Amino acid sequence: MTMGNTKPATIYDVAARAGVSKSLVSLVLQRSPRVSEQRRAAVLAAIQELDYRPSTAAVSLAGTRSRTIGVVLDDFRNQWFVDLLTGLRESLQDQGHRLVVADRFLNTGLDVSPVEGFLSMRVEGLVIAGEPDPDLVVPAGTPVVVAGGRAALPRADTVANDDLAGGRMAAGHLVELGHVRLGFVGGRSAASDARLEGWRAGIDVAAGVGDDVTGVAVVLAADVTEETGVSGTHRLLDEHPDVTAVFAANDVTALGAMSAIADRGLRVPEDVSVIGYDDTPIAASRYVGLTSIDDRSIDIGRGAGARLLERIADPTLPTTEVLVEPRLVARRTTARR
Amino acid sequence: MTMGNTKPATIYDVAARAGVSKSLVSLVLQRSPRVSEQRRAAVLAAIQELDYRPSTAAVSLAGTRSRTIGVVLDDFRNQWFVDLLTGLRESLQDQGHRLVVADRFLNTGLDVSPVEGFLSMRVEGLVIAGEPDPDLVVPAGTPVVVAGGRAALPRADTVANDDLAGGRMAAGHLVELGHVRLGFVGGRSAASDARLEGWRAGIDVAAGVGDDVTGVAVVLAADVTEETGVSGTHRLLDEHPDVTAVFAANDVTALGAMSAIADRGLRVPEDVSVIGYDDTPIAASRYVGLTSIDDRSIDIGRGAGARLLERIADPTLPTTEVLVEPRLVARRTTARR
DNA sequence: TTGTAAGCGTTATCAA
DNA sequence: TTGATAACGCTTACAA
Repeated sequence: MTMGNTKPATIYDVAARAGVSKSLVSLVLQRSPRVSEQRRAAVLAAIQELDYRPSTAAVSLAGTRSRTIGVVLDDFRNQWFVDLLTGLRESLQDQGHRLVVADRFLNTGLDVSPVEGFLSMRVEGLVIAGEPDPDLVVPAGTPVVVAGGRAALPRADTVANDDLAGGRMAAGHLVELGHVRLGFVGGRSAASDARLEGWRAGIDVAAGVGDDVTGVAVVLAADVTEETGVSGTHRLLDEHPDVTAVFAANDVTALGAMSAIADRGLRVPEDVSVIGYDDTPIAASRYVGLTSIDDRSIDIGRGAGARLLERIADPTLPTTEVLVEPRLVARRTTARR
Repeated sequence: MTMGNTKPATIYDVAARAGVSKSLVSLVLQRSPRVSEQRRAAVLAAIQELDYRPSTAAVSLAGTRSRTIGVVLDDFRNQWFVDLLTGLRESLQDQGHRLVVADRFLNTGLDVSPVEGFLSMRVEGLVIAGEPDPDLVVPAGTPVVVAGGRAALPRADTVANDDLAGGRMAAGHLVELGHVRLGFVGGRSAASDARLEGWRAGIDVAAGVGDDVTGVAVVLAADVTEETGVSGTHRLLDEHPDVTAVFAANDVTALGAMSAIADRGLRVPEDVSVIGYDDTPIAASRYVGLTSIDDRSIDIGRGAGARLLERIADPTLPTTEVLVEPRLVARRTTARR
């Protein structure tokens, strides 16, 4: 079928082979209905025979739109982007847009930043996944939405998980299980702060209803990592040995918490319950079975994609901020006390 | 600095602003030394002032090469690609190539497969990460290398982990620790098979030296998942209660094995040692601390990138297959018996 | 060292 | 329903 040893076929080759003009081929490519069945068949056959593929470079240069959306991830190691992408695919790709994905470092050296690269590609819009870099600059006129991430970017819509609600849920779950002395372990991040705030609000609600619930928080001046969970939890339990439930700012921190609890000869959940945030695959694994707050990344992706489409259609829209309600996923690390 | 409310600036705009011809601007863009300092400065200033970015579409259409490499991942969920990308970046990106990443499903619907999309972009080469789809077709003339993955693709170089060596290492490690009754748990995959084969060879070596070592394998007709590890290990220990060390085909399967071992009231590593494969972040986490075989994805990436460059330079090169020697990473799940 | 002009492979605008 | 022909934004001989 294909020889492929030489230059790729062009629209001219196809036209010649099918015995029509290039414009006709272009019309067929664009699925125009104003083409006779006969010619269409001839063109399609020629395309097959020549193994022809339109050059995206030529298409986007000649056309009025690139039909391309750039997605900037903070780090490929943060698995939450996988679900986010699923949601983005649904809302964007299925509408005929091509998704191009890069993490913060992918093409540095060639481009200053992935955003620069996307702008060179003349993307129609940008999705910034996670917390946008503080010194990120996107030219006015480029539609942008921030997906997950609290910091506002000028002129950008935001679709994010409701960390406050998630924090409240975590507290509520533990209170329901009968815990009265709660602990929080987090670090230096906007998400951690918001989750802590929600958790405190949740405790206040319970206390208001008459439950004798109190909470103590350890917030380290460090990134929200597993190691933070380890040292934070040790400090928490050193200072407050009566704590029976720990809410960690995210799942890897929760893993650290479990590790610290094991260090101390305590068991999860018999002695101490642990709850994380993000509902990552690690949490869902049978071995770990971590109770977690699902931030519903798929829905964030869907929402972000939908919003981006709206903004592309009408760039004058006022910016909005939508919060997606998280969901508690109870597993084996939390138990009644 | 930037207004950005209208169309992006073109090379014409820059030329006009700097008072030179477009060719001169093009030369500056390409860092040609044959440009007077005066003009260069003027052009650079104009670029700044207009917030100009060359259109990649126009560049690759007009130029002779796209300077772009397509990377096809099997699945964004398999974290091993993160290290692979790091290696590819080093060898490719630093040589002035742009990396574009897609997983198997990223733009299906628009393109038939990510490979189709890459061919439309006129990439200069392709990296297929992981086991290539059996019905994957790449036109002759397109340089391809398979990175990680045993199945040979026609006309493609291969750079992969030496699974046989890794299997041998796993067996060797356990024998050294004094284990004599070894178990293997795997599933339906080429990697699993090769690792099993290496493990058997390792046992044979030990037995040859006079050690009284034997091994029993459970290979399920299922994917190599955590669940496979659970049921495989249960079966293994049901049938062979004297096994004191389990080698799992990969880390998530090892997680399943640990889960099953816990189900039975046994402890890791006191009662049963467990070793995985891939050295994923989960294995490296403090909480899990899984002994594993590091497949050295970074080096696979480096090698694959380097080889791709060679093949692009000289497409007539005979195809090669290079194996990267894995490395044992001992952690808490294996112990002397 | 700089400018002119001819492509690159499409889409888009008109005519026919 | 089809076909010329002019863009699109850049690179690249070729001249000057």
